[in-house]
Amino acid sequence: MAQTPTKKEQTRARILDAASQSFRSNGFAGTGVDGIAKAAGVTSGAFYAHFGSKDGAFEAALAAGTDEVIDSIPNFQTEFGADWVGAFADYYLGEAHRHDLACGCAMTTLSPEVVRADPAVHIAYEAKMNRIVDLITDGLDGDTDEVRQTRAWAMLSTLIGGLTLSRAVASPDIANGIAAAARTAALAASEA
Amino acid sequence: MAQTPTKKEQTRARILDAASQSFRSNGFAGTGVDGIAKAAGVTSGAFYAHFGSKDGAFEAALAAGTDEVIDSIPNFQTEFGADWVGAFADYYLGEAHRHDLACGCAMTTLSPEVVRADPAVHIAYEAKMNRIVDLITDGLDGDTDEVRQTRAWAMLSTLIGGLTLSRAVASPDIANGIAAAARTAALAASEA
DNA sequence: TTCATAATATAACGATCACTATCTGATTCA
DNA sequence: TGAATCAGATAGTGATCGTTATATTATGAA
Repeated sequence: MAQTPTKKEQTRARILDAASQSFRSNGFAGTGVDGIAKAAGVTSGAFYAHFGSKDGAFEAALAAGTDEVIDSIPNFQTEFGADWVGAFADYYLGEAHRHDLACGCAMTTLSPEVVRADPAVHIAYEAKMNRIVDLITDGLDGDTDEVRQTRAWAMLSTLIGGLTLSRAVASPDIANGIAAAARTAALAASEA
Repeated sequence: MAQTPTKKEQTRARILDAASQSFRSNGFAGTGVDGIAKAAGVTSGAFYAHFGSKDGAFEAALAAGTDEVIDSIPNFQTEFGADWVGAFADYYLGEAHRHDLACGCAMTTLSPEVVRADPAVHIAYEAKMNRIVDLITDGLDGDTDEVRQTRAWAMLSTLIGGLTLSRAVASPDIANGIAAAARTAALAASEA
């Protein structure tokens, strides 16, 4: 099963993709349903048939975005071994990721939106973030699981904050400086 | 001069206050001009007489919000001396600040909005952030100014990311854990 | 008191918002 | 072939959006 996706599944995927990109780029309130539909090549009727509401699409986009992270972390860990945190930080704070808001990491772009969202969204977000932290924890050193989890949260905080700051400033030089500073600090946080 | 503020100045201050709170709580796109005016006890006519546009009010709110940080950092440094970073992190990641979005630090709430804003806003934001980093730099150890600035950016990244994450999760326990992890990492980043 | 001006209110503009009721066209199965 | 089902389109709802032109009120000088 789940071989070739049906036409309906393809349409849903296109809408979800467009929604994800717009929510990340423009935020929840800055995103319109018609805009999502148009970007997906459908009308709002199809949007509502698939997601029911704008909130519903946001929750789906949030789940999909965090799942991308969940999928990617083991890849970094297997590909780069003990140096995976450095490789991850390089990607996370790299120019390509900094300049690509629409397809960038959902943790950075959507977390501020989650802050404003319904309690149900907070709960769904927390579940995904716990999963992400557990995966990171598996790849860190540290005597106890608690210590490793603390390091994982610290590392994520630094990456997300650094990415946000570097995206907000105007000059590339300063953005590079912030990225480099956050990279070093994220690595240090992951090791102590 | 600048003794008792005139009525006009008081009105402007009330509108700016309402705008600042709404932009931080609801984001730029989630904020309406009429809502700002109503919260300030005026109508949209007064709003446009004072700020010209919604963008204009955002820029003013951003400037005012970052100025709050600029004013507060020297206070922390003189009041707490060598331990000022710890005190600042305590405040920044403390429960009170985490729960107060409307009056919380503009760096955390408005930076994601700046990312989406016009180039002019990026430039104004960068100028303010440079000032903030310079003030922090003055209160840090480190052989060269460049090292201290790097530490300042790293510390800010960790505080902002940690505050965002702790606000986005659902359970107070996890939020506390994130705050504690970010506090430790921010302190470490400020010292190395 | 009168007049000019500044500060704010009022009312409206077109555009867009999230959303829904209804319809069309294609597919599926009997 | 015919009926049923379903994906998606169409067209519209009232509400709210940012903004502006105009009207009204308050203020201060002469």
